[in-house]
Amino acid sequence: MLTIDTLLSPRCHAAGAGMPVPPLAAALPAASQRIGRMLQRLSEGLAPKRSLVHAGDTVYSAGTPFIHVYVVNSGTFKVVNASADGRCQVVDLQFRGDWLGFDGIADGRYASDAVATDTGEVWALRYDELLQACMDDAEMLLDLHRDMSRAITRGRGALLSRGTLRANARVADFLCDWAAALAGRGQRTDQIRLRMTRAEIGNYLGMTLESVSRALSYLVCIGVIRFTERGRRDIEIPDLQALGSCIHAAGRPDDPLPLA
Amino acid sequence: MLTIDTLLSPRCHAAGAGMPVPPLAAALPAASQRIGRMLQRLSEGLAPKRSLVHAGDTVYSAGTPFIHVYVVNSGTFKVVNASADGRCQVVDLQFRGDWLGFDGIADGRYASDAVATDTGEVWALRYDELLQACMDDAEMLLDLHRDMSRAITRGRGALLSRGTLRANARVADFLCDWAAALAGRGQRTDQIRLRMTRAEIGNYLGMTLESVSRALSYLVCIGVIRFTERGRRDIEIPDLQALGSCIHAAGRPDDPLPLA
DNA sequence: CGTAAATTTGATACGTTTCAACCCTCGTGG
DNA sequence: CCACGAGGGTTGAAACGTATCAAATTTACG
Repeated sequence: MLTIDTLLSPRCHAAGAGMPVPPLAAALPAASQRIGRMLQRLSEGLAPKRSLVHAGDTVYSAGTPFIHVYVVNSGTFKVVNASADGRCQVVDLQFRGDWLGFDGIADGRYASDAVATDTGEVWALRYDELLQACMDDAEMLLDLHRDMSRAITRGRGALLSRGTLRANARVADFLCDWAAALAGRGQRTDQIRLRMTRAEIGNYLGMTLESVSRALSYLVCIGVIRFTERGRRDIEIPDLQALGSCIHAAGRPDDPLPLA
Repeated sequence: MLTIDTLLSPRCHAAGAGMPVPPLAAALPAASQRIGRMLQRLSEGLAPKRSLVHAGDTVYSAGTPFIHVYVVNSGTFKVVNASADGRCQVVDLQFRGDWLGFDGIADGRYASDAVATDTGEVWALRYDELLQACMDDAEMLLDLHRDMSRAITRGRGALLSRGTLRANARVADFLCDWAAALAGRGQRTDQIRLRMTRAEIGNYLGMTLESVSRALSYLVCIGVIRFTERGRRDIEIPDLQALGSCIHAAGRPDDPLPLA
């Protein structure tokens, strides 16, 4: 029988260290395979209720009793937090394989709204059933915890960005994050379609929609991104590394490429 | 035997709804009791390794292999994230009953540094042993998940603050959060001692130390906080609600008490 | 095709950072 | 005992970055 120990120790934690990856698997990154396996296992073991959603549809609302957690099968979703005095803020973006609703575990009610920004599909799982499955299957519990851990870490990454980067660099960082999310799901990263308005992006990044627009124009100007001919919602990233390094550049005012 | 279902449904999720609380219990808030019980259960069931730490001591460092999670028994700790290009940012503050190290679960290495800002005590628990205990004790698993959920929610609360509040209001919000943390641990909230420098606070709040200083001076000026005669690190909050409502005030420029 | 929404761009106002000076406290060593 | 220096804190003035306000333009959609 599988034990916690055997599951914890010999897993692929040192990504890229040992054994060479066969060429076909290299095309689909490890993260993408992990997501696929997880979705398959959930689908088989727990019979999630699948829901199709369209842009603007709400998956759950703050204050609603917490029963389900959700897994994104396709589409993109925004998580919105609101304060008592009416301020509201996009605090996370979720893609295929990400979970929605963890914030409800703490006190039995969701603490945020989850809204589709696109057509997609979410799978609803009863949290009690998920827990029961985890009690029977240690590997599922480990995976769940890894995903909760990732949720924590991602939030902190966002805080790092908001706290240390200027507007232009935040937008560049946002695009890099988005591209990394796509890369982790086996999709091309040289061309991304933003399905959010400038206002939504700005809210997520803690700045105004005008500043987002100006930052994008600036990034086009210095050549690290391009708009496609299909409109200003489609962005080409000819060199992801160049885009990434211009985030860095903003940190130090005396750098060759002033980003602000 | 206890099942997931019986544990999930009848718990005190609707805080303050039903049954009146006996006067003695009211002195120690529910959250404080929860923390005490949790620490006791961990102490009895898992024999954590206890460590005394002093201000500046590191609990774990980013990149170190993930073996332990830690629970704060006393003191306060800061969690620091650093980016590849050298930016670094305090992304969380932890008090008694909070966990440290969840960020290591995802890929087997810690993603942040945890540093004591004060003398205190942390308990180290092997994550594999904790998991094993959770497999045997569903209630422990539920508690663990609730705390991970809280970690996610708290990070998002911080994002909301950083994204929607001006400097003065962020500092006010920070003080309210700190007071709330104390309240949840049964301590008085009308007098709090900041054990962090202005620079640390500023880093945590995404602003400069001078702005923190100015904001505190402003809050003193409008009367919602006072400095004690023992120094500028001790802050009195005569009316926590007044402090809280001046956060709100900053959101709308046309409000009676302009906070910026 | 027409209207509403979204986006871009400019000019100005505002808030925060930056740079600088000064103060205070505390621990050390002459 | 006091001089001294280091670290932390406060405050001011100027520079900087972003928000705000206001067009003009483009896009989306019934």
